Amino acid sequence: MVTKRTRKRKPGRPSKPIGREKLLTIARTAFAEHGYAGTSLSTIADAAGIRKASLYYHFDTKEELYFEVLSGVLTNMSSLIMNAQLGEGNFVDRIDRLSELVVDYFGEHPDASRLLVREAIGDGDFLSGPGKEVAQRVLDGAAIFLEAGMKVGDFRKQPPKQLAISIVGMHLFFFASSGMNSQFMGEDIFSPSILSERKESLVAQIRSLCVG
Amino acid sequence: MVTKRTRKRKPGRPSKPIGREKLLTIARTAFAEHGYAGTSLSTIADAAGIRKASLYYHFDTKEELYFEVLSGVLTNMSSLIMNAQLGEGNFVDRIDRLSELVVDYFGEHPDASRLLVREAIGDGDFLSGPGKEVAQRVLDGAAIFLEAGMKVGDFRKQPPKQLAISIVGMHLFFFASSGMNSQFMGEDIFSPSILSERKESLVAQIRSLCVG
DNA sequence: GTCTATATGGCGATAGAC
DNA sequence: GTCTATCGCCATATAGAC
Repeated sequence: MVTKRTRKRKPGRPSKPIGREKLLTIARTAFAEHGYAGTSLSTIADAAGIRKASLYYHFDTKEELYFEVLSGVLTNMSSLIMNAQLGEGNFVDRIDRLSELVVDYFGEHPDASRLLVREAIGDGDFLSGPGKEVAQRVLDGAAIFLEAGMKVGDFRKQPPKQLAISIVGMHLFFFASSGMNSQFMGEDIFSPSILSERKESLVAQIRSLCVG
Repeated sequence: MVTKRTRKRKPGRPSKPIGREKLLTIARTAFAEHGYAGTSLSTIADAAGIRKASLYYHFDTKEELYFEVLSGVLTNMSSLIMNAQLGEGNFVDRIDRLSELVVDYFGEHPDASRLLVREAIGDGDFLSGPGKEVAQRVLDGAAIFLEAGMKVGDFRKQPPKQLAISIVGMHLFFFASSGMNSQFMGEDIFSPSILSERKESLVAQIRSLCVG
């Protein structure tokens, strides 16, 4: 290979290199919590235990770091949704399974829903830029899936895109507004009990939305 | 009165005073589009045709201006919802009417949903500060309304707060993500045709969510 | 890979003239 | 009520030592 990934460090100073992945994780949380404009590189550097300038060794600009964070999130979501849609069974079983998978995913990745909602409302420039086609593919795929379910009679006939947007909104809003909703529910929405209640409720809600 | 609201201007310079309401409208759009952190007072001042420093005659701080904008939006939403819930008719008719009212409102006020979603995900400090009680009252009121509908058998029995959050998410996400959704729908979602399609679809969706 | 030091610019906010 | 001028701070980003 051309670039030699030197395994052993030189005897010099760089004794505790911080992984690029760790930086992305820290940045993901920061961007999710305060948005792109509201997050400074100092915040991220502090959380990582390095100086702000050191970030520029790993990423050329703040926007590149942000885009890389969002690319990861969108890729995960995309493959999750695509896989679930391709399973066996009738459309009702498939939408149930998809609902459960998405709730599980957002429950285990508290930053994801917030980042996606921020992008959806136009806070960052990823979905309107590099992530545009992937986002379109996911949404179009959802609409096609729902329409197919209507064609075979498993789902009630209705505008598929309207249905798709509503379902996405139900999924995202619950987790993205975690602070407000935790206050409303009287308990942290990421607690196991609320999470399982949400899963059961949402599966039933989305099913009646599609079928009823 | 003590402060004399001099109707006739002195012959001096201030020939075109900009109304406080106009400033709030401009600020509302700016905050909705770029968020609190992403909006600079220069932007607002430019849009208003005055200098940045002149804003401080009307508002003490950037946060005060922002809070005033959000206070207006939340007050409107609150009274809209409270009034609709108190109407006559069974619960199905009432939830239908409420759905229509909300779609109409967001359709006529493109900034509102975005501002509310931004606050819900913790971008600004209004809902977690001055607007906390109002927000709680609205959400609690919604849950109580839905629970009452279940008690009399108009609505299917289910966790009322889970239902409330889902409905709010459906309403907000469609309008707040106007750019992405317009691209997805292939037409501006604020166009009359999409707006009426959304109203019809969402009314049916929310009804089957509550009843089905 | 991380550091210090620095360049450059925009931000919120204030003072005081008109 | 709006202006010009300015202050102090923090932002992104760069240069170069170690």
